[in-house]
Amino acid sequence: MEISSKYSAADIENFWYDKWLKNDLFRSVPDHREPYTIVIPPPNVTGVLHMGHMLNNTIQDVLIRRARMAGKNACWVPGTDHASIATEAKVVNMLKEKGIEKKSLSRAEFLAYAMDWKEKYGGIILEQLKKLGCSCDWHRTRFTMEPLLSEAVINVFVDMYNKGLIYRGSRMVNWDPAGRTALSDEEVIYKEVDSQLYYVKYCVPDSDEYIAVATTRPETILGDTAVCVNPNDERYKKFNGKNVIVPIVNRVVPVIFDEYVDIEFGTGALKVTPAHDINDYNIGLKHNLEVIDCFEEDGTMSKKAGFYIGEDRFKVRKKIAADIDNAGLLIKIENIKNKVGYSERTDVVIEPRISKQWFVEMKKFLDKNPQVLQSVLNDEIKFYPNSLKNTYRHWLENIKDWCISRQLWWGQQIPAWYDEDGNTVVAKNYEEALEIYIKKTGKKENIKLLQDEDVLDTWYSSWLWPISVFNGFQNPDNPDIKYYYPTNDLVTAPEIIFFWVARMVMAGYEYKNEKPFKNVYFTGIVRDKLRRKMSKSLGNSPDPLELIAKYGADGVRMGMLICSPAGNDILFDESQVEQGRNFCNKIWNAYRLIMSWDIEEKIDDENISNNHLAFCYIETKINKAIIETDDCFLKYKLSEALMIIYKLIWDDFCSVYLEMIKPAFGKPIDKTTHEECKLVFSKLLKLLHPFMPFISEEIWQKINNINNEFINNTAIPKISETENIDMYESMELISFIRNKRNENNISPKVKSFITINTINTENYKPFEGLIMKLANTGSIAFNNSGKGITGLIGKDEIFVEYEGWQPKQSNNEDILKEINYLKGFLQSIESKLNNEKFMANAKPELIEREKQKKADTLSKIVTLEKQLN
RNA sequence: GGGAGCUUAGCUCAGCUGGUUCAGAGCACCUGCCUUACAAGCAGGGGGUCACUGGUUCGAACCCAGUAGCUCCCA
Repeated sequence: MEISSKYSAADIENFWYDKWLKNDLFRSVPDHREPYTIVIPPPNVTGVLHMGHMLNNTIQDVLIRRARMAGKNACWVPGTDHASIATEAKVVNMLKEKGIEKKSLSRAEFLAYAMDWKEKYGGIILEQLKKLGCSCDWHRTRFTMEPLLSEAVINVFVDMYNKGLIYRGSRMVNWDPAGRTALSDEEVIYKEVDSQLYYVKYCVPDSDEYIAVATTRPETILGDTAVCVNPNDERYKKFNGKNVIVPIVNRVVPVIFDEYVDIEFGTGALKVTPAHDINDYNIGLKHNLEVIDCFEEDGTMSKKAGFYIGEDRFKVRKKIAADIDNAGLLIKIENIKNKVGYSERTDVVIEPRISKQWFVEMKKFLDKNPQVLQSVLNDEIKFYPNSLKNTYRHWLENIKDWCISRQLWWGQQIPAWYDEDGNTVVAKNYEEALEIYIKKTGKKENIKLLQDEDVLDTWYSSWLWPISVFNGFQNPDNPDIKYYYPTNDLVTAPEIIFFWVARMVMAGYEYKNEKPFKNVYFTGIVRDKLRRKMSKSLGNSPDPLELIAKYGADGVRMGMLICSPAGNDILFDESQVEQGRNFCNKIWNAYRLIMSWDIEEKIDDENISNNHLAFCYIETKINKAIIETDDCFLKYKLSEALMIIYKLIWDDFCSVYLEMIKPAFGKPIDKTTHEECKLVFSKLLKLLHPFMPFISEEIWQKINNINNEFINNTAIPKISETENIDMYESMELISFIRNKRNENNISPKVKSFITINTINTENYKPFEGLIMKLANTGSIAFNNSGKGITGLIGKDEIFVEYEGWQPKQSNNEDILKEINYLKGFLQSIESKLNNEKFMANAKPELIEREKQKKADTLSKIVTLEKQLN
């Protein structure tokens, strides 16, 4: 049967993934073996695969497959998180298209729609991971809002409340007017933008005096309840005890004095809006100022604002500026750059807002769990790259309380109940809440308890993930949690270090008294060639599934990994994926070659012994690669390991070994050699398998006629005891002969004739047959007067002649150049040896080495000078 | 404003405790080849003042200080 010269990935990849699933290859249940566990950082249930996922999950799959082949019981737990803000936004939009307003629905009705939506469209990403080849245990797929996991979240909340680690308080929060919810500090992205600084007059009543105040947010003027200046500021001393009039609203407010105000900044006078700025809020508390909240939840002006009611804050910004100008109170407008907070989810400008929210008291939590920091600092939890330890420590040492309530419906509803007087009960459910309430208050009748409307932050679910996916909360002694926890590796992006990594460590110590994972591998961020982060909004990201269709999952995996050391951003370019595809093709053609040979039991002895030598040669190379890749995996240098395997296959196996054993056209190959060759190829495929699972499976199966076995269940190759072969000089000789051919335009078909003058004939003699084959050489003579092109390999003198070819001129010029270089080199050695301090300080071995170098160099120069004619 | 880190070939990056495995890899590039496994290929080749300046040292890509540029994180 004719095999195509082009590898086509799609059919093969689909075929094998199906087969793997049918054979339940990725299933893991506890047994006697050492466990190796990864929990997936759950992607957003509404999400679709993007380049970052591809990188991240490829790495996880490499680690898992490799662990499986190392004989461990490898378990990769997949799943998704419920992404409250993102999902709720999608569902609200979907409803809008149907003409349904969220407000018109009850909570239960809305959740029914949302759950329905999730069933239909959610979790697409998990199917996409299959296309990538991910070997997750799909039986274990979890979802952060499924009943068991939700129960865990609620229990943890109640527990933390009872331990005094959670409180409810009025605080300035980051308000997302599009999502209509509070966000945690981590969900706010600060961007530098062009803004205007408005200089506005605040006049003293019945006087010509005024204070100039600069603001970037003039719409908040409506909520001003004071103007504040520094008591040491001479310019404003005269305003002591006076009032000023807030423009537009004409509210009379006091001038207050506080050292907080920076004399140098702006006009040195600050308008104070306690409802809409955290610093102003604090000043307000101190000076007992009124708080006027002039915005609605959606960022429009509220009734309390008194003006522009119902209009959007940014429209009002322009309007109010104009109105102030008309009133003669606008001094000037200045263009400035400042940093403005945006919602990570909805990308609208965050509005600081006072509201009642639930918080985790982080300092207290960390005092209780000092291991959260210690375990990372002392490498009990290892970070790759190590440098992120600093970031981690810095964040923990400056930690702020974690706002965990969200004004949404999609998520776990906060298990807190309030009576009409605002008394709070926290319990797992209404019945328990009622019981506690009765006990606490002694009330028996007319009890009205209403549950908190809000839900918990999604991260408040995911921080429990490494425990909750194994049902470690409901049943702390179940076999799964005991076996799989703590997990081995967490693979995630550096931007998730606080959301995930730190908080998972916290949950681990609080609830298991044990770290959640041993190693954290931080991937880089996938960027385009211009170093811009790949994103939907920029439209600079290729569609991952199209890439897979075009280049194969193996090609894509290889392309992503080949240039992504831990923590380094990867600058993605399609040419890398092309390299991956080309590599597949190379392997495919090696397979074609091997399968095209006719096999004969017995062939002449000379070939057999040369072929066996070639076998030892490639085995030596493989042994070396095994040692190196083992080391790479220990250090999580995955791209380096892949590069070693890439070169091993392409250069050592294809370019050298296969050329060594390749029979002449139309001639058969002997059976032993063919068997050795398949053995070698199988080893290479096993080494490659974690990186490129599909093609390695396909070819391994084909060349070995496998039935119902899978390469991922075989053992990763170990060092073999084959005789070590060092062909360094011989390979150099082959290069030399080929090189001179190229320089002189001599066809590879022209035979070469070699003379070697050396005291180490054993560097060449055993390999004569191989040299003759690879360099098309007719004969090799030793220690004789030679002719032709001359050169050196180490200290050995080489002469090459080509059949029927006369050198046009001697290569004196090259030789002189070489002599010159060696003389310079000699000088540098001698200057060391003549240096008293060097001789006194350098290690003896080093001095010995230098002396040897000197002797070698001298001998090379002598040889070369003899060659001159 | 506070903190962390980076700067080595055209690009992406390796380079351990300072000393021939010390200037390296892959890609890109150049030259010659459609040599019956592979042009998604073969055989060769040329590219770097290791950001800059100074210091320590017998010796610096590596250690120290300063300068410049870049990136990230936090406020």
